Amino acid sequence: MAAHTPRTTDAPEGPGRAPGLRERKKQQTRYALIQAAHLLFLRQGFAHTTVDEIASAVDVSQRTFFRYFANKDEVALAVMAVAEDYFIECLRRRPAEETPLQALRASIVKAWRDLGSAEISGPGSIGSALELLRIIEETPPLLAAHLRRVTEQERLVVQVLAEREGLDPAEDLRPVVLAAVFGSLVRAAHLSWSAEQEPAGPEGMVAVIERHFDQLGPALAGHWHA
Amino acid sequence: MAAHTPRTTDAPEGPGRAPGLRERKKQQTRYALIQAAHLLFLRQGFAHTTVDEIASAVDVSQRTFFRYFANKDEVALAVMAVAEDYFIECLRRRPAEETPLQALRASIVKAWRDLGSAEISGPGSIGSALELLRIIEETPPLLAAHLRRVTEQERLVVQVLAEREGLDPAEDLRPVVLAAVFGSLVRAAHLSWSAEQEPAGPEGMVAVIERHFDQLGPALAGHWHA
DNA sequence: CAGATTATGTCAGCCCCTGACATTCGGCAA
DNA sequence: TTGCCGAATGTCAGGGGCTGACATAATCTG
Repeated sequence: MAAHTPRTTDAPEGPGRAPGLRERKKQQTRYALIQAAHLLFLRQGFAHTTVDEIASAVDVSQRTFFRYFANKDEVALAVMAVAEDYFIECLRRRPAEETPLQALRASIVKAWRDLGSAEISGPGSIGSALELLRIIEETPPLLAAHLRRVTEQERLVVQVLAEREGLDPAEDLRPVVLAAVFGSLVRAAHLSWSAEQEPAGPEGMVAVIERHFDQLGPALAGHWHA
Repeated sequence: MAAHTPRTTDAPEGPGRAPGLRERKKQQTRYALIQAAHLLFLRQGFAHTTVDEIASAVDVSQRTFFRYFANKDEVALAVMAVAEDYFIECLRRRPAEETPLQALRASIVKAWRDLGSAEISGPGSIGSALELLRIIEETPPLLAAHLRRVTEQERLVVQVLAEREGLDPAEDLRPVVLAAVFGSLVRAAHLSWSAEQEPAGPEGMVAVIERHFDQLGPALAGHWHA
């Protein structure tokens, strides 16, 4: 029951069959909670929204809310989680000929683009994700929780990279270092993006990310000067 | 009154004179709170230590605790703050001939070394900082708060770098990107360090950091393979 | 030694979050 | 259909983080 992010694939998973009424209802209330929370956060801010408000907006008890989400942060970050999962998916599919760095860059760009065009998941529309990102950057405790999640995502990236290149991350630091660099680059891009007064859509985000990647070489190069 | 990290310099600052009794007492209780908290966190863990415990260990009311620290996290991160300030100090003093990346690397290494030999500040001994780092990495909410602080530190780094090289961070992304990369590198090192079963002292930390920096080039290079 | 400032204590209260227990509802087979 | 089992929900009580308001006690200033 516990808040597992739904896979994007619709294919029957393992021994599971068509989801029964119970399962459908659970997804439904989960989505409803996310949407209600999202709406309230947008209107009155994260801090000024109580869990009781969210719960009663969906007509469930506060206790039930906490059975779906471990804490108030989680419901806010749930939308982002979908995007993050999709990114990992993309990375896994990347051709082996690509450089690790190339693969990462291509994956993040593709992820944002795909999420931008097709509405991949239910309440996790691209607009939601972008709006959320703004709220997150502006809300210290949310930002903190988000950053923690990101670092966990990085562990996954390390694994995928190591697997891809066939080496042991305990021995070779390269996957760890690259994942760290990549993560920080993306975060810097998010920050730039959310600082823009007229926040462009997914394409704007892609542009910002590309700009940051392009500066990676120059930033590490010798002296800068004017 | 509000929890400003004491400068490492003892020289009279600005129009201020010798600190009166009030000021000294405040520093005293502040330090006492940090130490008591640190001890309790180490013994019983962060989550199982209540603010009331910390406060009554120093014989002040809970309310007073919250006048010194905005929240429970802050008292745990206070020790780290001293180290971080010192790092910025080091970076500022770096000779202009060094490459930005070199300056960053040299500063972080020097900061750990200096904190290791001299006991720079009161309760912020190097041992405390290292112990704290372990607790932080193991305690999700603390880690989250720490990461947020780190990103704010990065803003400072961006500023110093931009100033150093004489360019506007709003125009040129290089300071932003480099600061981000640097931050993530250091964090990856912290993670590696705290994952070691036999945590070495400051020198061990320096060694881990150097190892990670050395892998920056290789990680970004083309293909890896075995 | 007043009188102005400032730190501290006390109290009440909101909100986040959790364990325990009762109740209701969906799934399933006789 | 009926009846049972397990899962989801509701209700209640309570701990702990954190804040505003106000009173008290300490320091500082002239």
